Amino acid sequence: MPELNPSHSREFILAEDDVNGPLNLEETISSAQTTEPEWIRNEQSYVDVEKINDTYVKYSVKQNGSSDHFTILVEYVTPPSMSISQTDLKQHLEKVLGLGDDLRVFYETFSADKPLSLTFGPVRGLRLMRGTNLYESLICSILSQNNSAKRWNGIARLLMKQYGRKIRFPDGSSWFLFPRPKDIAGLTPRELQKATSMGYRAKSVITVSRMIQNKELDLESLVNSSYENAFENLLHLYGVGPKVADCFLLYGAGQPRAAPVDVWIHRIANGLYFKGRKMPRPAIASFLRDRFGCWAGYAQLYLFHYARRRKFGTAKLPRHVSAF
DNA sequence: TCCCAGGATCAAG
DNA sequence: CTTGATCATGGG
Repeated sequence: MPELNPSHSREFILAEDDVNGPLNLEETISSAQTTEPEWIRNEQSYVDVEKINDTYVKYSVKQNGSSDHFTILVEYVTPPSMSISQTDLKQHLEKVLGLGDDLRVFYETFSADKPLSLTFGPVRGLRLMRGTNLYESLICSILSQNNSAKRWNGIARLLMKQYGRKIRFPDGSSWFLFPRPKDIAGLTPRELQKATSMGYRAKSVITVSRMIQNKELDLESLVNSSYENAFENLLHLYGVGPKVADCFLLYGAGQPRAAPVDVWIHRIANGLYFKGRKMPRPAIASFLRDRFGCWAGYAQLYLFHYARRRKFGTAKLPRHVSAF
């Protein structure tokens, strides 16, 4: 990714020292959250392109300093015929990076909650990211099933390159947008598999795309109902089970009570809260919702990220993980 | 070669 | 209502 050319770009300071508590941009961006493809790393900053108010914006976000004393610097460009106000871009970034979530309250509320509070130090400043495109969030969640974060990200990038619209920016760079439902709806599973190597997930991706294209499925209205209702309706979609539904509801739809239970959370929660007994995944999910309420998504993120971080550190922890 | 990756589906018991 | 095989695919 080329640097943003200063002659075409603008910049501003997004935040300093406090955004409802600390912020660790690097942990946040590179924590494999299933909202959308991970931002592109460029030196010390992270680059992404989004459609905001019908304007394509390429932005680069950089954190100087520590999680508690910092400056967040934003540099951005739009195509020549477009423009966006700093206020709108700031609002967008605050949502996407979860800067509205008051981490001080989260840490304070569960400061005495033993296993969870152990993660507060190591992962301090980690925030829950939110997607801004429901279709993109749902597809990415589907791609993540039985897949590594690195690999589903690669598949998503291929999907963008093959079927997304190409946008050019005045700094000389270009970017492929995430495809729309109608860009995918006409493909056969075999075509999609060959182009992206997404494997058996192609059938699900195409099915969902066609349902949206045919107006059999309206994600906006689905999301605008209760958590329970939305969850139930999502399970009817082919290739969407409990974990994918919760990922979509948490990261895509911003339902903070959703707590996706993947293999990691399953193992961790069984070890931490059920003395090694293997509880079924739905039981873990409702346990997390009951225990952590509107912070369930955050609790899940912190437990997940802390345990994962340990795995990729010194010791490999196969099978029965004892990360705590 | 087998196992795993931020799982879901289907058939059998 | 539970359990186990199967599903594509790339990396360790």
